[in-house]
Amino acid sequence: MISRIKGTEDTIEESWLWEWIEGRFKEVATNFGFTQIRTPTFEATELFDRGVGNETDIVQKEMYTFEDKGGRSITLRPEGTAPVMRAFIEHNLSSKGLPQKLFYYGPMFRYEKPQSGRLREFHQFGAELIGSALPIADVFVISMAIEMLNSVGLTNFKLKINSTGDEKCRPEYVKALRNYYRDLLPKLCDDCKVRYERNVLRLLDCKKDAQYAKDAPKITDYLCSDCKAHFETLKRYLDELDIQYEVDPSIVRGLDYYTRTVFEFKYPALGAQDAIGGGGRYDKLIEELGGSKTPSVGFAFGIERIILALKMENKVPEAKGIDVYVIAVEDAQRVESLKIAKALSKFFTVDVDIMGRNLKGQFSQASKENARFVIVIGEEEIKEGLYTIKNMKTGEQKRVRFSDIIEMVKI
RNA sequence: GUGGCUGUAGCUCAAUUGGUAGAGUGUCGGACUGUGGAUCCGAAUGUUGUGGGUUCAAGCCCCACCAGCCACCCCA
Repeated sequence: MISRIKGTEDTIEESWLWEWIEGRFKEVATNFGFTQIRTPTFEATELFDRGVGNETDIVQKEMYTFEDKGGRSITLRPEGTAPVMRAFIEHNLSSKGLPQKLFYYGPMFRYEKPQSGRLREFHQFGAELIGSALPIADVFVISMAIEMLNSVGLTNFKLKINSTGDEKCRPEYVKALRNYYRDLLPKLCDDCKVRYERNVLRLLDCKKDAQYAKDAPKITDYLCSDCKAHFETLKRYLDELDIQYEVDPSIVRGLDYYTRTVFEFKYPALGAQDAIGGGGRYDKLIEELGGSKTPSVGFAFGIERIILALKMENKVPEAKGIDVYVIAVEDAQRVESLKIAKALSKFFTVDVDIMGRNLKGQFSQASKENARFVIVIGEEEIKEGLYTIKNMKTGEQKRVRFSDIIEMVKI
């Protein structure tokens, strides 16, 4: 037997749930004026090297990279923002006016050790608001994200925010952090010794050395006046919109392109993989990829984790059954039942037996498919030109004309 | 990538100190030749994750691999 690749999933009985979530998210995004962008699932490796950042874990150890037959280095996209910005630049979308509001949906790939809520192929729904440097843009995007979560019934999530500064103040902060950790270096875990060299910010969210992070210098004390003003305004707007949040200095996010605002939606009940979504501002990404300076902000949700959270909250809606099941009493009425089913399929979801089951078997099947109504077609029905319709919930049943069937099922 | 736990029917799980697999549920059929979800009866289904090894004998012990889960790492 050939089985699926480690860290991937087949979605069979739950396809409807996926479609439902995608539908709700698309609806909210569309109502907020976003339109969909579809980019390839693979890109030139260089895009992520430069976009996501060479020193990040994603680029260092998680990318699905291979050489194609033309000798090009290809990478299965590990995230959605860099590809969207590539497309934004490539199609000169800024010429169409700013802001550009784009959402995307699709599979992402990261070579990691799988766990529940962490797959090698997973799905993200993301949105990018391109062109505004104002804190109001951050709040716009955050409130849309919250609307999305609410639209599928999720409420027990926490919004955590932080500011990572910009190219002016972050180096100052990094310097201060280095100073602080220099003397502690021998006491730190091996990973942190590497982080000290590569990316000091990451020291802050190490779980083993959390004791030292407590007294470490805080980024918020080192923000330059512009970044500080941005952060303060953001918080004030959130307050005014009654959006609950928590400032969490340990949120630095694993992608290099973030500047100023970063945020995460946490769902603590999920355990170690508790981020159901995250995002932030990336004011320098577009110019780093060769475009002109265009400040932007965006976020992405992980669909698998949203589904886990929904299940945990018991918020998964009931799967809908079919509207009508058409039953033939005897073989002689099978063609007629198919004709009726075909006619009804123009209006409703409908099924008919093709397994040669007897009457009872067909009724069982109708129950199993959660049919709201059953149409019974036997010798008598054909003789009278009236069809028996049974409401499967109430058990009520009567003989009606075809046009009445449509009226009854419609309700 | 590191460490720990696990792997038996479609699903959830049994199987004394090693003695070549069983229940519930689901599926199918019948009780019930024009009526489902209830009840009763019956039937089918496994190379015990894969491959080696130890043993007279392995679901059980040992090794390797594969997969899942948990933690780390990191994130969605």
